[in-house]
This record gives sequence, C-alpha cells and structure tokens, in this order.
Amino acid sequence: MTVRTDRYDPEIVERKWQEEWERRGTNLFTDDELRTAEDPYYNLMMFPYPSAEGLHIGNVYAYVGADANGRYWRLRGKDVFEPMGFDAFGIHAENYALKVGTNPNELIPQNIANFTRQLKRFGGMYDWNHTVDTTDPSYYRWTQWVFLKLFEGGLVERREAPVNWCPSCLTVLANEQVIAGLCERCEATVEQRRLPQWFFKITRYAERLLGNLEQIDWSDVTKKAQANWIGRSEGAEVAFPAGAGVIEVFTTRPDTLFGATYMVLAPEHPDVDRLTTPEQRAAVEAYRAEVATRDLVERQKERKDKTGVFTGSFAVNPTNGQEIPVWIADYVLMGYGSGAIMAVPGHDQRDFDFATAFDLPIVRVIARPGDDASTPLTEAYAGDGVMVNSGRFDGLTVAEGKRAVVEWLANDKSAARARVNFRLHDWCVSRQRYWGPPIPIIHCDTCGPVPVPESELPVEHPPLEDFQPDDSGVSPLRRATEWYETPCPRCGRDAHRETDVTDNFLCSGWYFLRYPSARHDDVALDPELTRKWLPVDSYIGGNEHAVLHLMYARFLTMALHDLGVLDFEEPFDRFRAHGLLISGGRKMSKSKGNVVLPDKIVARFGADTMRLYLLFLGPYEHGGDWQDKGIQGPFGFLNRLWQSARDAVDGAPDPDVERALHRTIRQVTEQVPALQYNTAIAAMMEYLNVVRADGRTPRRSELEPLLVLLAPFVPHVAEELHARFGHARSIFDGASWPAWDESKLADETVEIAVQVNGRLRGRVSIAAGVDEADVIAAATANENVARHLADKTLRKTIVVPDKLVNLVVG
RNA sequence: GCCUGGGUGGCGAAAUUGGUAGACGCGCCAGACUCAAAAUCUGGUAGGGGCAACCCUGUGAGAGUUCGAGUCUCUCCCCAGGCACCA
Repeated sequence: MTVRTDRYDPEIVERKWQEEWERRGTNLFTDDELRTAEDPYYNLMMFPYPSAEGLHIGNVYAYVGADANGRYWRLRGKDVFEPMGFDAFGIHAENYALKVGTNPNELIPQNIANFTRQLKRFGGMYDWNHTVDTTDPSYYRWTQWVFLKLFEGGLVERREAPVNWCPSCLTVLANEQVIAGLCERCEATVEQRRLPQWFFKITRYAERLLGNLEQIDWSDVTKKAQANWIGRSEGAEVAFPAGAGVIEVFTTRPDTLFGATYMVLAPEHPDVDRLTTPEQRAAVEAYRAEVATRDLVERQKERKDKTGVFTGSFAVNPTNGQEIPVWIADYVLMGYGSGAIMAVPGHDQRDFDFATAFDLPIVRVIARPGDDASTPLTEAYAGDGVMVNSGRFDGLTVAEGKRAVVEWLANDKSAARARVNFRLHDWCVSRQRYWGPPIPIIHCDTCGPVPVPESELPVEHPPLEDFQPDDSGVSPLRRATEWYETPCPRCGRDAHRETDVTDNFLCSGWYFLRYPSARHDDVALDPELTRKWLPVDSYIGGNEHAVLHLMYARFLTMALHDLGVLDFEEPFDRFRAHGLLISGGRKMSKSKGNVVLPDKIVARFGADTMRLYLLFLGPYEHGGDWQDKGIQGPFGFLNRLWQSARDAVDGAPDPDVERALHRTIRQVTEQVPALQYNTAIAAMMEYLNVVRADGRTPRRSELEPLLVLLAPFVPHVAEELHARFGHARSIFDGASWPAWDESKLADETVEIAVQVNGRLRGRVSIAAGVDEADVIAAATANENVARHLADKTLRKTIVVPDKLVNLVVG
C-alpha cells in the first residue's frame, strides 16, 4: 500500500469528480437508455423558480435529501432517473423584472445559468440531457396543449364569477393563493371582484382526490392538509318555500331542522332582490353597500359581533310549516354551499350569537341526558343527544334523526335530498399578466371561444416593451395589437386572441410528465417513455405546496388519465415532505441576518460537508436547526475518514470492527430509504470511531464498505477514496451495496442490566444466549445487587434475553 | 374552535417501539503537542450528594396500567404547522 501524505482538500476533489462525471456522462441517459432501462426508478424533486438571488439553502436541503435517495437506489442497482428543470414563468419573476427594470426574457436565462452552476457544484446527480424550462416555447407549447386537452374534455369553463383580485399584483388569484384573506405572494389584502375568468373544473374530482389519498404513500401531514382543503361534508340540501320560489340551503344537521327559526342569505345572494320588501329595501341596500366595502380580513375580525338586516320576507320551515323571517348577514358566505343557511340558534353557536343580537327565537331540538325539551339554552349545544320538540321524530338520536328527517322530507314533500358538499372550489387559471403562457383560445363573435389548432402551438407571447399590469382587469398582452387581432380558425372572420395567461401552477402541474420526453419536440408525452417511467417513484419537496402544486398535479394527472392520455391516475407513488430548515433557532430572514448562503458554505467546507451536515442536523422530515459551528462535526469526520483511508493497511477486518461494520450496514440500509438520514450518518460516525479506536491502524477492508454506505451523502469523497483504493470504475457503477450477515451481528458476550424492583443496581457481563438460571445466578452474584437483595425474599424474576434481569423482592 | 405534528442535557438530537434515558455531533472543561495561537489528538461532560464504592432526582404537569413507562391510557399546559363565521 502506498502511503500518501496529502490532506483532504474538498475543492480539488470535488472539481475533479464533477468534471469527470460530466466527461463520462455518468448521470446522463440517452433516449435509448431511457427506453431500455431494466429497473427504472424515477427520483423527482420539486424544480426551483430560478430567482436572481440563487439557490436558497432551503432548496439545497430539499435537493441533497432527494439526491441522497436517488444515489442510494442507484447503488442498490436501480436505473435512477433524476432530472432537474426550471419553473421560470410567473408573477415572482415578472415582479422582479419590473422592479429592476428589465425584461424577464433577458433575466431568466442568466438566473438559470447561475442555478445550473450551483446545482452542479452541490453534487446533484442530475440528468441534464432531460431538463425543462417552463418559459421555453418548446415546453409551454405543451402546457397550452394540456389546456386544450382539458378544454376538449369539457373540464375548462369561462364564466363570470366572484374572484380574488390582488390590488398589488393586479391580477386574479386562485383560492389556494389566498392565505387568510391576503395574497400569498405580496400579502396585500385580496378584494372580491366579479370578472369573467377561466376555470378548471377540479371540483368534479373532489371525491376522487380525497378518496385516493388512502391508497397513496404520502407524508401524513400532506394528506391531512389536502383532505382539509377538499373539506368534504355530508348532509342534505333542503328547500324552504319563500315567496314565489324556494331558498335552497345545505345543512350537515338535518336532525335540527325543527329548530330552524330564521334563515340567512349571503348579502351577495341572487335571491336577495326578489325577497326584499319595499319597506326594507333601503336598509338592505345600505347593508349590502357597507359589506361590499369591507374586505374578507375585516369580516373575519368582526366574527363575534354579528351584523345583518331583515329582508321583510318570510320562508316556510318545511318540517313544521312555521313562517320564519329571512335575513341577510355577512356571516353567511356566498362561496360555500348555496350561499344561504337555515339558522338553528339552539345548536349552532354562530346562529345563537346572531339570534341573541337580533332577539330571534331560540328553540331546543336536541336534549342531552338529563335535559328535557324545556331546559333553557345559554349557548348553542352542538353535541350528541336525542331529538325533542321535533314532532314524530322525538326520541331519535342525532345520527338516526339525520337520516329519518331527510328521508321524510324527500319522500313526502320533495323538499330535501342527501348531499355531499365540498369546500374545494374550481381552479381559476387565468391571470391578467404578461409572464406566462397565453391561453390558447381565440374569441370569435360568431363561433365563440375557439381553441387554437394544435398545429399552431405554441401561441408565443409577443415581445412587449411595456408589460406593466394595470387595474383594468385586462392583461398587458392586449397592448400587442398585431398579435391580438387574428382570424377565427373556424370561420376565418375577424377575431381576437384571449389575452390572459395561465396560472404558473399549470406549468408546474405537469412538468414531471414531460421530463422523460423532454427531447421529443413532436409530441408532449412519448407513450413508451411515459409508460416506462411514470408514475414517479419518489417525490420529495416542501409541504408548502400541499394544497397548491401537489393538488393541481394530482388533478391534472387524473384528468389526463380520463382523457386517455395517461394510463395511471396518481402521479407520485411516494411523496415525502421534508421539514423546515431554520437557522440559530429562528426562521431565516435577511433582517435577522441569519441567512445561510450555500455558495459560501461550499467555498469554505466543500459540497460533501454541506450535504452531510444538512442531513445530519435532524430528522429529514422534521427539519433542522443550522448552527454555523455544527458543520465542524461532519467536516472533521470527513478529514478523519480521509486520513484513515490514506493510512489503511491490507488485511482482514478485526472481529470487533467487523461486528460493528455489519451493524452499521444493517442500520444504514434500513434507514436511508426511510429518509432517516441523521441516524444513518450518526451510525457511520460511530463506526469510524470504532475503526480508529485507541489509535489503531485501519484496515482497507474495514473502510471499503463504509465508502459505499457514505456515497449517497458525500459522493465526491467516496468516489475519490474508492479510486485511490484502486478501482477504475465509478463507485456508483462498479461498487455493490454491502450486505450484512446476521450471524456477524451478535456479540459473544453481552452486558446484562440487573434491576432490583425495577431499579438498576448493577451490570454483569455474560456469554450471549445462556439460560435463565445462569443469568439469575450471575446477577445475584453481583456485589451491589446482592446488597439490595439481603434480608429480602425473591418473589419473581423477569429475564429479557441478553439484555436485562429484573429481580422482584418484598 | 377543528385537524396534524411536537415538548428529552448548555445546544441539534438518539432510544431496536414496553426493557440499561441522553447514541452521534456541537459547545464547554482538563490534558498532550506548540515560544505562542490555530489546527489536531486524548480524557471528561444530565442535575444533586459522597474521599470512594455508591445513593437520590430526572424525558412539559398531574394521575393510572405494569415487575418495569420517554414509549401505553386518561386529564391538563405550552410550542409549531394546516384549515377557519365552511352551515
């Protein structure tokens, strides 16, 4: 063995191997290789928006965790496809371009070049042969194609509807982009506007989007967030006769129908005009005007103080024929159910507050044990009980009553039917902005909205000097007159293009489908490649996209499945949300000065150390706290590893070391695919400590398997030391993942904990596997144990083989 | 309010799922090397008591089950995230 005297220099090692991998095409697939791969594994991570600032350490955290997974499976012999791309359309890029006064067309390519440099420098195993850039016409051509597929399938609709308008971004937003009444991007208070917009009918898929959650292997947090967002409620639709028509309401508590003492419509409800009496008109109009000036954020603040106005009209409670007044109030939302409710103040706290404020009758219709029909209510009672004051239904439980009342109303009065309601809204996909794929539709006075023929895709967005959005609700693309005016593809008459662009989440909603086909310009999705590689085997990303990207991606996949494009309906077999990376105990922010810059870390310690530290910080799915000093641990570890390999001598492993090795192999093999990186790394550190214990000289055979175990985390060092041990091929191609041998795991002697009455009193060393009597004999022979046994009677002994003895005395 | 996670040394965290609490790492303390510092190496490090062998206390709080509880059950407190006048 040659003795080398060099020190670990990450800069040199990493440059060398990055160049080498590129030269050899180590991570690249040819089209042919993609088609013939024997054991495909599609390892996906969320592609970044290429910001001007470069990769955020949070992105890096996501990527190195996902890359470790990909490299692990490659070492296990799979053909791992790990592509990367850029999500470069959208308001974020456009706003930044406006701020610095350039065109995103110029800005984005620079940012992408910088991101690519960083991604390569951090040692990701990306297949740069199969990349996507959502702003490239060769990509968004097919984004438009997806739009048209859904359009043809009847899943797209243009309609005038109350939509979320961000007065700062000057565009509409999807429901998912409004967080507590604020724009998720700029935190401006979102207004409600009535505008014609394009919608994807995601609500048609609500039941499937919810139901499939049970079958997919996803992080629990993510599934819960989606279920929450879809918001399924079982109940009934009930018609209350009112004036010449009826008011439809949705209720989850049909058992309380007898207690409905008034009704409330949302102020924007279309029936308000019809139901308002002349005497009440002035008051109703005043109230509606006042509500219109208040935004959603204010409406939420005033939750406790209920406001509202009587319309002057009455409706009939179909259960008991009573006339009940119809009010309007802003605590009823137009956007949920039918925008009208039956108010049951006895059993709904909001209705109770309203009834109290306006002196409306409160009737008990559910009694809990101990109450009777006349027990007064001091607050709404929403719990279980039996029905009272409900005629023939008295005595039924809540659950029985729900069914019975609906059945009765449905059969005898045609006034009700069981119904499931969802919180999920249709996805508003149109944006009145510049930096996105134009919606491929042409408006013709004769033919209506006509899809642009597939052969004419992409509809490229026209170059615009002035792409500043305005408050008109019309996209800046309207200013490109020559582009705007175009003949109708159907009848040839003068027509004009749709000027809205699509939501950025449409670009990112299908990119993973495109990667394998990225080199094919003639087709969106090559059928053979799609069948081979999709659905995605592993997807790792942040949970902030639980109800945005991940919901849309599932919807689009389901829709394309139903349209015959795909033969699967769930896009990601496994999804794992990584945790949040914080710094010094707090969220990273520029103002707090605790932002971690990956380029600086790499320059100082190298990519391997950064990767190792990021994954060692804490459980990957919980996140971790970056502490600047902590990185010294992994850095020191790699230095010791380097020295150990440099000084290693030939020879069989020492038996004690070999035992530790087999345990380490087992632990790493089990924990890496479960993303338990922090403990797997700890195990390898512990193992190296054993290898180097008491200054002993390591054997090469003790280190070679360790290099393979480490390769997913520190690919450059592993590759270099593997080569220095004389291997010509890359560790990722030539080395096989070590196997552990069960027979080599067990110690010959074990240390048994001896408890007396459950308290630890001593430890004894004993040969493994001896029988109980001998264990007890050894235990009682222990001096300290014997002292605790003196003068006592042994009543019971519990023996856990090779681990513990508990002597119960009295 | 509802739904998820969490709460363990000075800090980030482990704990084979009911069996020796604190692995691994940071920090800190002491020592070696050095004119010195850095780096590196060695040892120590939950708290309290004791010269020591040892003893007591200890996983957010309180109760329970058990030979034995960080782990299971019940009640409560706190932190983070999701949803939220959703009928």
